Amino acid sequence: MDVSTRGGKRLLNRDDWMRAALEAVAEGGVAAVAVDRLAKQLGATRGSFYWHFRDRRELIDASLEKWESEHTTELMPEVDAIADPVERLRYLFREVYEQAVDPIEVALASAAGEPLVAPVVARVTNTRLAFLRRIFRDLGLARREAADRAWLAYAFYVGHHELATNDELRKSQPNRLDLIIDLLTAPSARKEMRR
Amino acid sequence: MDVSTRGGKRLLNRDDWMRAALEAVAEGGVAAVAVDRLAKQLGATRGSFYWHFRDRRELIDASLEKWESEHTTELMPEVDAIADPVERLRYLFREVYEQAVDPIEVALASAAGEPLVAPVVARVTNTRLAFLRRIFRDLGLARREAADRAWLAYAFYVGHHELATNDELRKSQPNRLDLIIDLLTAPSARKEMRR
DNA sequence: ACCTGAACACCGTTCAAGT
DNA sequence: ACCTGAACACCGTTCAAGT
Repeated sequence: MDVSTRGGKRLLNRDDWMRAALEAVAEGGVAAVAVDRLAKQLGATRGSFYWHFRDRRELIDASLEKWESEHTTELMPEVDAIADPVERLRYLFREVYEQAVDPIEVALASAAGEPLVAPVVARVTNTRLAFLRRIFRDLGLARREAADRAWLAYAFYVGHHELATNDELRKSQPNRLDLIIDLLTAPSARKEMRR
Repeated sequence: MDVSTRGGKRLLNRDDWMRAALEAVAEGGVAAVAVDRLAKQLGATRGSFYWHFRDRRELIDASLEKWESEHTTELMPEVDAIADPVERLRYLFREVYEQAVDPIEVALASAAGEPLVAPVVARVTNTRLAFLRRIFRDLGLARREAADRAWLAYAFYVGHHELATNDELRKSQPNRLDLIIDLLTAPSARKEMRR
């Protein structure tokens, strides 16, 4: 944390650039991370940027990793304390369904295919899938069925937010979570229908 | 279809530019539509482009509308012929689940929030939601429940493809559709569980 | 050790001038 | 009617030179 100065101005460090980059991601997605704009914003030249980072790619890489470590394992312990698996799922979904979602998260999800973003998304997703599998295992489902439902649940979560970024479509969005929780946690449905 | 020439070279029209633009979208998303690159590709100058289109925005707009009218109502009549609503849903999901998806579709879905893309996505999605609602209505569900399940089904579809663009994650993807169809078409689950 | 300033390539947009 | 070529602003990247 060396906060040196020169000629009155505070010298910049990697963290300053990364914070500015994450702000840009939140506002306009990864594409909005422009070295030139950040430099102007921070009162420096582009040349200065290249002292701290090899290139734009490294800035984005480092920024997303920073975000990941700060945001991915955040509410996990809290949720883990809920014993009933259905309630645990309900809590999790209410959390992400009703509240405003982290704009960085949305930006990353909708750029999951880009080579810069893919590894971050993969790591975060795997953590969450493991968490969901635990829930369905605790519900008494077989390993494979639990894995499949976890995928279904997470795919729904991702798609839901993808669709919700579109103002027009948000109107069609159901406002009760119960149905979703019910369906996801239903006993093996096909068998149910046969009785 | 005026195919004029001058000095040996065929003159370009709007359609030539739009085709090139859609190719670019398929390969690298909307961001890859660069007037400069397209011009080089087509053997023309950037200046020429601005004879046919007001700006880059209009090119993308027109291209996506062209794609929409060609791809959105394509297999609807064919699917509509299937009488059993569960089978209709199964057919629809198998179609999009197993086969390689149109890369333009994927590119658009993952840019659903961008102002240029949003209206197209909204129109296509609304058409498909209506179609899904029909299926659940035919299954005997009430209007509201049918609407909610349609949203669930479509959100899953979008999220599934979002996740599948990530090579790492595709491994966790379940390879049987049955579970998903079963859950989506299950009779009201909460009640089932209570008996 | 950290930054500036100039340079170059790429891209969006405009416009006078050419055919 | 359709296109070229030059111009300008924006952005990524490099590098010699400054403090």
